[in-house]
Amino acid sequence: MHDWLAKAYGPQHWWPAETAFEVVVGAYLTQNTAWAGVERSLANLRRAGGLSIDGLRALDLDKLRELIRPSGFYSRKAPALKAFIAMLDAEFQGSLDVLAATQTEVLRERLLALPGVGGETADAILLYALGHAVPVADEYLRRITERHRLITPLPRKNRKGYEALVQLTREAFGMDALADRPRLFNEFHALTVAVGKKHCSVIADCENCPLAADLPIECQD
DNA sequence: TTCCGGGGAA
DNA sequence: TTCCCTGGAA
Repeated sequence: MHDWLAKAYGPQHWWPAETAFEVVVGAYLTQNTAWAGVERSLANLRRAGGLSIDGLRALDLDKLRELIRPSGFYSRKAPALKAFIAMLDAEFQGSLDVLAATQTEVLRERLLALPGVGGETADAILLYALGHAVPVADEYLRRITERHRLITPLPRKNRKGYEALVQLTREAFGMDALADRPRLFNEFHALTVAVGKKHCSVIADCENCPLAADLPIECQD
């Protein structure tokens, strides 16, 4: 699937951001939110100097909430971002480099313990902001793999279902050979989002989908 | 299961 | 107007 998608869509250049911290902020803001809204919020933050660790720390909660309003769920995302900074200050010397030096599994559990961070956000931060080689799963991947009969239908929203998708991705790519290559997981998730937006939304649109050849026979007409 | 939510698209 | 978006938590 990765190869078909790569051939159809080309390099995705993820994650679009100037700094690692901007990736972290974007990962929070994009939760169940269209990227266009995230870009508005990021522009607001940039203008207010809030796209650096020191800058975001200096913003009071009400101001932060107002700045990220365009990307929705601001009453939850604003305190969640503050909690990330608080963790960084208290446990990692306020440094993303120190955070990134933490062992992957330990780091993942620490991120998951944060308010407003579930599996997808934790893995997006690990992969795209901190450079750890972990797969990122999401609702698109769940739909794609379910519709292509690569998984049995999973409970939609719980950790078990998410972990099953991550595990499926790991096995598909071959964990050992790729342990030192975040690049493939990076590209695959980006491609998943691309094909998901075009063809595998709530309503499946399989015509001209790069993955159409892999559809189960009963779905082809 | 339901809520959080603005904003773009249908 | 309604639907949906690179989810998470009560």
